[in-house]
Amino acid sequence: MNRKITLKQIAKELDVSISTVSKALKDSPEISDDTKQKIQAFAKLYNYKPNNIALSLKNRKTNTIGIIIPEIVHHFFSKVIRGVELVANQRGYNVIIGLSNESFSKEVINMEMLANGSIDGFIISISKETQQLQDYHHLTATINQGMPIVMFDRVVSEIECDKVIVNDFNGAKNAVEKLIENGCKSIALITTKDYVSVGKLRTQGYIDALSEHNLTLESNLMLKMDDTLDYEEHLDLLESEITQLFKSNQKIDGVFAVNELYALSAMKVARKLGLSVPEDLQVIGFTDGVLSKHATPGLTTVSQHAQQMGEKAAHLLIDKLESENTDQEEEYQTVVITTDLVERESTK
Amino acid sequence: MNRKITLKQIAKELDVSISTVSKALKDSPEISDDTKQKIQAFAKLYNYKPNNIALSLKNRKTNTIGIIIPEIVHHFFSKVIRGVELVANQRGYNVIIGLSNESFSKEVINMEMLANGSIDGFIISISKETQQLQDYHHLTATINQGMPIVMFDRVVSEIECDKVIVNDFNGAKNAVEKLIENGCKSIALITTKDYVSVGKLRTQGYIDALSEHNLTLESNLMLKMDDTLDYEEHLDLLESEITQLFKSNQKIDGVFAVNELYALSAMKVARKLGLSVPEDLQVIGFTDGVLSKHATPGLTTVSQHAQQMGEKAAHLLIDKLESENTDQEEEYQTVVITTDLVERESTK
DNA sequence: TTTTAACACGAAAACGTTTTCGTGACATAT
DNA sequence: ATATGTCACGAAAACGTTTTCGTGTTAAAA
Repeated sequence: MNRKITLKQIAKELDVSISTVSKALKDSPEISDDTKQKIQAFAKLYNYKPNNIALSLKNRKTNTIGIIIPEIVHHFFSKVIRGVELVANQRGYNVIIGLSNESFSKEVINMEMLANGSIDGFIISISKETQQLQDYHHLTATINQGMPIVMFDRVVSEIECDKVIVNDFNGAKNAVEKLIENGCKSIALITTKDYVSVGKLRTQGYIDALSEHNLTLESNLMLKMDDTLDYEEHLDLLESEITQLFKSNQKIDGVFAVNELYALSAMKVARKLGLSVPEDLQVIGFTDGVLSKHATPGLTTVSQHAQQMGEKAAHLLIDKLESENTDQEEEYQTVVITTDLVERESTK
Repeated sequence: MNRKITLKQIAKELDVSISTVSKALKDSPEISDDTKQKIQAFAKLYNYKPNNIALSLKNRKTNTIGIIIPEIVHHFFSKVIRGVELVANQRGYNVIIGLSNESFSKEVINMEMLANGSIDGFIISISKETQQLQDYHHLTATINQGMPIVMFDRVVSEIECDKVIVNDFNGAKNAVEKLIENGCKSIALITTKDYVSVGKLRTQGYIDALSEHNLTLESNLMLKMDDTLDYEEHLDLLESEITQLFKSNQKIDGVFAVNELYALSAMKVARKLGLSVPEDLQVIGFTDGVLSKHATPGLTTVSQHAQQMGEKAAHLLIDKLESENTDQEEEYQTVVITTDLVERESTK
């Protein structure tokens, strides 16, 4: 077992000082060519690599960014991570993940665990519970310590930091308008309770689209699900509620759902009730998921470009980290990623 | 901006030595109660938390584990990560991720980047390219440095380390036997080329099941896809090959696919060809994914218990890390996670 | 021959901890 | 009055780097 070699060991072995070794390995002009050659050869032979931890301590910079997300088994979030990791790697950073599991306390603990020197900055999408409690002290505390944060997707306007969001409002509005163009007269909405920021915005997009096209807004066409539970867990409840919705509003000919699973459930229920998609009922979802692509019929969705969000968030964070020396007036930007409507078979 | 406070600053502020502060915060009996109270109060006020990097350097232990996977936008791998993160957090560890993106060189670079002190040990599932090249020097080098590795899913027998695998052979065999029990007489296999270890094992399970039940093995019923490309990318090719398979073997009444997408494609093609599932054709896939659950009809699959694999891998690694002091003879174990057949609507 | 400058290297501090060991002050025992 | 012991704390080393500054040696310039 050849444990990693250190400068000190090389120095001892070659009978020079640690400083000399360090300089030689950096090709410093201070060191004679002879000595450099000798040291570099030795270092190569023993596969010397500087210890990251020591470097981090010395430089007060870990070159690691932390990403805190509510859930990883989720197409959207894993795509964001992929984007973050991609950019981080390109720019010489590592990525450390923390899962809040939609819990406020786990989010706080995770952040505190990482904020003590392990990372240089955060990329975070806050948990539903945090959104509900509206307690953001962990975020402000972190920012106050001089550690930059980039929020994405689920952001909160009170917090001053860089943000990457999707144009939820417009994406939803466009989707609903598409349904209207396609001839839908009675469009249902399946959404979450209002405390989920993105759900709220998408709902607003639905409302605006209807009103702009002079369609009356009927509250019994709007199904607001309690999103505290995990999707999968309340699938049965979801389906029965949708069944109820369809049965009591037979004229429904279009559905806009704020996420993939809601849309899929709508299609499933429709099939059960003998409605064919898209002939009798057109459905549009909101997501970046695989389910939409492989569903039958393929689900038309508003694509969020999750990976792009991750990439952008990583760039913003690293830019901030690397400009930090220049103590200019802090300026935060909010980048809006535009959505696309991916048309598949669930719309005409 | 209140930058994090250090022991040194507290010491200076309270006019005591650094050692005294450190001891006081650890409630050492060496320090008088008066002094302790004073220091602890001050530390609490300024929210002192020890710097992780400094601790890591001092203890030569980072309490961080690295996980290297080929891809994160993948239900199986993200579930594994969830399992790893869960256990790691419980046991006081952080998780840092590296994506190889199925590339050998990215896998090597990622590992080298982390092996220089950033982490205490690895959990890894190697890339397809690594499997093809059969070049494992980065793994052996890491192990030689005294850094423990736990391999999961895609393991290689030549490397001596702890492993967590799924019983691919048995899982596949059981699946095929299920098809046989259900009356299938002509069962097709959709698999990958043999260098993918798990694909090979699952193929073997298929072969064994057939032979044990006296069904003749027909090579033209076995479709071996080139798995170098990303699934999504060669979807068209996949579908045309499957179409070919079905057209030239009209007697096929069962399909066993070694992953989710292959199985779904089989169902899709079947539908196009006017075959109804499960009446004319029964299909079983292999995976832990969401697609199977939400497909129509629901896909019967061999479940891999990905999260459990992640949990087990994390436990194995941390156990090894925390017993490392006792320099007993190295003993490695291979944990086999048993698969379950999840029956849905694609089988009778 | 003396001064100056270039050269090649080493000592030491610093990053933030923990921990071992040493020591001065005081109280108790002889 | 001296020896012994306890108490409460500080100095310093160590983890592995980088970097500034100092210094001894040699060669060139005066």
